[in-house]
Amino acid sequence: MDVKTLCLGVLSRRDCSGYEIRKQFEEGPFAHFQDAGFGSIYPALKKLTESGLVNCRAEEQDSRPDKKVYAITQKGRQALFDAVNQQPAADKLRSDFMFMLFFADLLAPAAIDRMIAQRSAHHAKLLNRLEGCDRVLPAGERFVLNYGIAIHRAALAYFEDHGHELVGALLQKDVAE
Amino acid sequence: MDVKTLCLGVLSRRDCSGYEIRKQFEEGPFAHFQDAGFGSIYPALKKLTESGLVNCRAEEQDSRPDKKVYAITQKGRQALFDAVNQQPAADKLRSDFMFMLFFADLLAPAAIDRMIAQRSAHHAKLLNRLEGCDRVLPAGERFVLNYGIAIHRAALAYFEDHGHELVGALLQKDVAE
DNA sequence: GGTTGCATGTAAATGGTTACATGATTGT
DNA sequence: ACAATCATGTAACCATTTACATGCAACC
Repeated sequence: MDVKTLCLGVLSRRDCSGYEIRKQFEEGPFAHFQDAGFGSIYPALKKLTESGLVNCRAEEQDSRPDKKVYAITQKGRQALFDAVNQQPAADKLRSDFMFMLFFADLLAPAAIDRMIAQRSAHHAKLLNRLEGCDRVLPAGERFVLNYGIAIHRAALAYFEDHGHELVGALLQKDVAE
Repeated sequence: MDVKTLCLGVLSRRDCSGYEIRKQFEEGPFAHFQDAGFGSIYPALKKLTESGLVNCRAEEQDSRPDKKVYAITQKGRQALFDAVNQQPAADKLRSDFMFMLFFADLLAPAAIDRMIAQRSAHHAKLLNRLEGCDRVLPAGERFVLNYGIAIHRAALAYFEDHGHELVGALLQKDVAE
């Protein structure tokens, strides 16, 4: 599933500019399971326009440069339909954070403490955002939203319940040496 | 954190061939938060050897081609130490599965049912693998292992508790039309 | 006879990130 | 003043994936 398809998904819900699409991956309804930056979104929109899956209109704005607003076409909807009816590829997760904690022996206990506190704060922030969403949503969107809430809650709970154990174990090890 | 660093991490625990490294990302202790395939591991090992971060020895085997076993050097350990003491980059997650469910309106209820059952089975399998691990591990490894267990348990519970709701909502919608 | 596991590697293609380039407005 | 937000885009670079190339052993 490439950025082109992701853009089609975003545009199937409402017309957007490239900038607005990116915001939806950064902090909007797609943020907790997908990601895309400007450098991939703008070229994707260009290609989608060329192949007729989206249309583009320029919207004037007061004291701002024009906005290019993209709208999905019927052909684009068909392409999205085809894409979501494929067999999904396996999830791809890369967590440097977990990799580092895996080698906690190489880290200072104070550094680990800080990392875990930051992580907890991060999960709390995302949770807050997700929990603040309007719950009157199409069934699929609601399901995915609540999944995000469940996962972030579990992660937060894990750090709160077990974070100190890790730091404690390493402090003990240091004393023993 | 690139594949070179990941390989250093794997080799810091024990000497391995490229093939064995890959297995550890596929189903070993790194599988639930990192990934790497042959196409990135072999070139990474080549570069690591060239820069003196790992050594390579050929091991003969009965009725099999030689194995190239890599061992981390002191310089390599230092490089790993430096890497894990950086500020971690944000997690990267791409879930086509969640993207598809987000657009559940475009899917047949039976297809969703199948997808969720497959997912649940997948989580159950990973959970089983994680729970079967030896718990007598260095503190960091144990922490990351138990985190994986907590997350997969939460995901599995979510699908078991709410999977039918999604399918139910879509069936109702179909009746209404 | 086909599939899976063991075992290594390269080359081409894909895809995405990062850095650059530009510039007005709003808030601190 | 400075940072952040809005707004678009390109080009160079980087990393990874996929396909290819090879081959034996074990199992069903």
